[in-house]
Parts: sequence; structure tokens; C-alpha cells
Amino acid sequence: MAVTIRDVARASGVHISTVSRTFSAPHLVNPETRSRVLATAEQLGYRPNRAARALITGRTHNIGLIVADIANPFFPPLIKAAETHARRRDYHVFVADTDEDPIVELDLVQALAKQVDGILLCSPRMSDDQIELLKREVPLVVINRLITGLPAVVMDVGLGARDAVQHLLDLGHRHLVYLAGPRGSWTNREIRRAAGATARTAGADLTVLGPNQPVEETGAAAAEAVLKTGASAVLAYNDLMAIGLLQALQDRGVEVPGQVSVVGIDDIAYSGLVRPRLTTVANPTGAAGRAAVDMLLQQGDDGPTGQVTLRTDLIIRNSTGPGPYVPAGALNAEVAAHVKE
Amino acid sequence: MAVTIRDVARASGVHISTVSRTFSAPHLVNPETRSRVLATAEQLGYRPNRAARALITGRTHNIGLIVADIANPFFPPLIKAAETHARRRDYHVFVADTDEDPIVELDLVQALAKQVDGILLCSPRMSDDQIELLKREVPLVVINRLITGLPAVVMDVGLGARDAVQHLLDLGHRHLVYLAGPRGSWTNREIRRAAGATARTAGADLTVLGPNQPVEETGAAAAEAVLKTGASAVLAYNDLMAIGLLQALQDRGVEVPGQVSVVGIDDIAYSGLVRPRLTTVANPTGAAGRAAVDMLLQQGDDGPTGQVTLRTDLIIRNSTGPGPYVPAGALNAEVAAHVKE
DNA sequence: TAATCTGTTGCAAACGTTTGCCGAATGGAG
DNA sequence: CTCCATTCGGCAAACGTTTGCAACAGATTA
Repeated sequence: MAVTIRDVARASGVHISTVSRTFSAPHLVNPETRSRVLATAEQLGYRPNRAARALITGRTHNIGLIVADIANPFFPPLIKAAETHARRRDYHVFVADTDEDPIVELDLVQALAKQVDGILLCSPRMSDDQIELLKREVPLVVINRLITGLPAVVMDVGLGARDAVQHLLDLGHRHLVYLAGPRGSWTNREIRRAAGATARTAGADLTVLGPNQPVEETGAAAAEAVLKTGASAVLAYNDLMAIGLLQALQDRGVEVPGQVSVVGIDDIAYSGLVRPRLTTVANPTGAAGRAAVDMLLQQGDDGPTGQVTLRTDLIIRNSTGPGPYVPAGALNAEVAAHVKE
Repeated sequence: MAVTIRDVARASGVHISTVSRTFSAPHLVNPETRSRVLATAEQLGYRPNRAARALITGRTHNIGLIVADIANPFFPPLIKAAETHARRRDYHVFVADTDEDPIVELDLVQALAKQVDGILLCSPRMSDDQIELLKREVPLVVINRLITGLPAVVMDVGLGARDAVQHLLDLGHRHLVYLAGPRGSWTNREIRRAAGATARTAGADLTVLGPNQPVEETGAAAAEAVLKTGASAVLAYNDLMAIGLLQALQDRGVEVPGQVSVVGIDDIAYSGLVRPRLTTVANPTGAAGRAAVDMLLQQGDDGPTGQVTLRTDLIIRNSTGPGPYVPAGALNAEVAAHVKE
């Protein structure tokens, strides 16, 4: 049914190997022959069968991209960037969603392993050991998690969390809440560590609430607990939760940032659209996707290597304002500017 | 390097065909032999090579999903639903992004054709003829566009647009704007047609502004033009544009819905989070994704068939309010409820 | 003139499966 | 004890490519 290399060979009066070479090693075939073959191939609508090619070359020209939740707005820009970048290099991308489930994650990697030249593992929830093991089955690049010895692209959320907490401290907040993310998330641990350290250094309190599924609903559901802590500022694991919290607080008549300041992480497209506009830590997700593809596809001796850290940026908008302990001298020009905005 | 069927055969002392049958036709092999083979396969970490299998069976167990823009929040829920549904049926999904470019779209279908058992084409921008032609190369299910003779899953945006316009008319608006979507979009034509017909029937004006790229920025950029028309209500091609417009109007000091009412389409996750919360037409994207997968994978004589229309729902929130011509008698209970909300 | 090289092509094996066909073994019926 | 049916497993071809090897022609070199 489908037109194969053999049909083209017959129609142009050459051996199939010549047709094959016309496509995969053009310099080895006489220009005249080549153009003849190309012409008949075009005319017949021939397209090389990648599966057959993969079988013999061992290279599928496919990559896998495994994310926790496609519908989480953090991922689409990353997926898009990775896919576009991969396609530019003539690779196709399998996208799969684990629903935050480490078991599904494991299955998925194994199922995809034979079908791809490598896998991009986004924010994996598996244990380090499991990932280590999987690495032997298929080239892996991990995104958003640092594991010694494993190639990775991470965004420096530690830095982001530090900046965010420092921003809150500068505003005069002394009791903060970290609204934690899902169990098993490296990002979550990083944020928690950095936020804790920064708060501690300044002699401020940091209460951790969680773990939580990183969705809007849990952010909203946490409002009660947040208020009960008596904290005046909240750093959320991601914008989704921050926005959920924002909503729930306002529904309860709590003013943001008047009574409680809220900071998110990710800078998803909509964090600038909610009211008040969300102060958040911007993550370079597109760049991360591209970097990960590059790393995976790098002409490898044996597999991808290296660890890349991308910088994050605190974006100050309107969901953060002065806290209860703003010292007279601290209301300097910079902070004043934030407050005013 | 990778463990093949042959390794398993050798290790368990049977012929490779027996191993093959153990996996693809278990009932043909002695339970005892089967469990022995299964055991060694497990121990060796054997996984069937799908490419090789595809070569001989002609079924890849992959499908392609082509969308205009992964980062457009309309698509991720659809992608997620389709992927999850496909995986449940043991299919993997290639996801690709055309960036709204019909050329890329065409290339993509052809490139993917040999590698998949079928392709889901979301909101294609190609011409009907082109799609018709492609259908001969690979089984196709079109989402969000109706083409005679082609299997499709569409959401009834015509109905949605009618409901939306009727809602605005009921509120007393007599001059409406339709902020159009991209050229080549079937959805766009449907909305325009239905909105126009509904307005015309009621003797109201409908000004069409566009075509536009379906992103937030163009919605914002259109604010000026919208105001210039003097219309009191706007229906946007999608929520993204509606939200952009909302923002821009408010930035100009125009009250929504006080001075201008705005209705979106899609009900993306964030339309309920902006202020005012957006009145919009909800599209069952998840259901559409699943239906399309089912249609594509239906045990087919020759290819998928049928056309499914999924119903849409007008969700009334706070971005719509009474218009300048609200007749005394029209402020019935239902409308009053809307207004109050 | 013989030897060597270069460029172009054909030949055939290989990649990891599936599957139609055939033969061997087993067991039940007559 | 023979015959037949059934169950099981092996054999080998096939899927559409790539690629090392060899053959051949013509050109270059010695």
C-alpha cells in the first residue's frame, strides 16, 4: 500500500541501495542518478519509513517528554519550546502526562525507552535511585531536579525563593508561611530549604504548610490554615496555588496585600492578570526546554552530560505590601516603590 | 546491547516464535512454557521493540496530535485528555505545534504519517482540499472543524455564539462587536455566522473586527478600535483575547461591565480568576480529546468515520451587564439575576 | 602498459519482530 | 492398536530500511 524504497528503485531503474543512499548519503551517488531518483520519489510520494530506519540504525529520531501535568500552565511553554526546538533538529516528540504519579512515571519511561533516542524527565517524582536505574535503559535529561551524576537542567528556584523571602522581609514581614508543593518534588525541597535559611538568618519565622498537590484548589483550601498561623505573608510553591489562595483570602474578606502578602513562583501567563497582580518568581521555562533538548541531543560519547542552572527573576507586582514590622528606616526608596506600585 | 526476543528465547530454551507468541498471542502457548518465558523476560528486563513490531504488523500504536499552539491554554486540557485516554488503550502520542502556520501543519502531517496509526488534527488552518488529500496518506480525525466526508469532533460554537449574543441582547445591548479570530479558522467562521444571524434577527448591529491572532495581546490592542465602534458589548473569539481586551479597557478607565460588556469563548482555567470574572462559552475540550481518540482508534473497516458535535455552555459571570437599551419589560427575573451577580 | 585509485553501483546481510505453515507429541474414540 | 483431533512449538519468510563489501569502469600514476 504505502510506497517503499523498492517502488522508487523499480520506477527509476536502480537498486534499492542507491535509493537509500540518495536520501541518507547523497554524496555517494552520482548527481544525475540522484536527481532522477529524487524526481521519481517525489512523484510517487515516497517518504522514508522511520521505524524501519530506526530498526537498523538504532536511532529513532524521536524523543520523549514526560511531565507531571500537561494542564498545569507551568508546562505548556516548556513543552512548546522543547517540541519546536526538537523539530528544528528533525526530531519528533512524544509527550506524556504522569498526573504526578511516580508509578506512572516509571512505566512511562520504560514504555517509551525503546521508541526514543532519549527522554526529558520534567520535575520527576520518582526517587533518585529509580531515576539512576532508568538512566541505564535510556538516555535521560532531568528538568527541574538535580541528581548527582545525572544530566540536568534546573531553574534556580533556591535563588528565587531567597529573593522572594528577602523581598518580604524587606517589607517588614516577620512571620511567613511556605505553602508547600507535592511530596517528592526537588523544587519543593529547594524552595523550602532556601526560604527557611533566608528567614532564619533574618530571625524571622517560617511555617511550612503541606505537602500539597500543586493546584489552585489546594491553595484555596489552605486559606484557613494560613490565617490560623497568624503569618502576614505567604510564599507558595507555585502561582497556581498562590492564585487559589489569593481568591480564597479575598472571599473571606482578607485584603491582599493589605493584611496578607502573597508571592507565587513560576510567573505563568495569568499571574499578571489576576487582581491583585501576583508578585512571583519568573522561571525561564522555554529556555529550559531548549537547553534540555540540546543536552539530550548533544553528539554524545556515551549519553548526555552536564548540569545547567538557569537563573530566575523575582517579579514584583501588587500582591505584596508592607508587613506589620516595617521598621522606620527600612522604608527606603526601593521598598517604597514596591509599596506604591 | 538491548535485550531482544532472541535473548529471552535462548535463556528460556525455546524458539523466538514462542517468546513472540507469549506476548502477542498468549493463548497459543502452554501456560507452563508461558510463565517460564515471562519469568526470564522479566528477569532480563525484556521489552518488545515497537518499531520492529510496527514494521511487520503495520500498526505503530502511536498517534499524532497536531495543535496550533500548545501554549494557548485552550489546548492543554485537550492534549492531556487525549494523551491519557490514548495511553489507557496502549497508544503513545506525538504532540506537535504548528504555530498557526498551515505550511508547518502540512509538513507535520506528512512527517508523522508513517510513524503513527492516525492523526488528530486540532483546529487546522489548512484548506479543506489539502486536508482531504492528506486523508489518503493517514487516518485523520479533525477537531474543531467540520469538513464534509471527514471524521470530526467539534464543539458547537455556533450554539455558544448564539447563546452569548442572545444573552447580550437580553441585557439590552443593540450594538455588538465580534472580535474575530485567525483567518482560516472554522470556529471563527461559525461564531461569526451564528453571532451575525442572531444579532440580525433581533435587529441589532454586529461589527466584526479582525481577523486577529488569537492571543491576549491582540485583544488588548483592539480596545481602541472597539471603543471607536461605539458598541456596548463585545464577543471575542476566545477567552485569551477577551481577557486582553478586559485589561486594556480597564487601563483606559472604561468600566466592565458598566460601560462595555465582554464575553469570551472557551472557559479556559483562568477566565474565572480575572476581575471581573469573565462571562464565557465553555467548551468540553477534555471530552473532545477523548472522543477524537475513540473515533481514530475505532475498529475500522477503512478509517475512522462519523462526526460528533459536543454541546457548549454559556457561563454567565461578571463581565456582562445591562446595556443602554434595556427595555423596561425585559428586566425579567432571569436577566435581573445576571445583572445582580 | 601495468598498477593503482576513485567514483558509482549492486549484492546481501542485518535490525527485532510477527505469523502461516508444518511436524511432533499427546490423548481420546472406536 | 489404529486413527484422528488437538495442542504446542519450531521454521522461515517477511516488514522497509542501512551498510560493509565487492565489482566495475574510467582516470591517474608510475
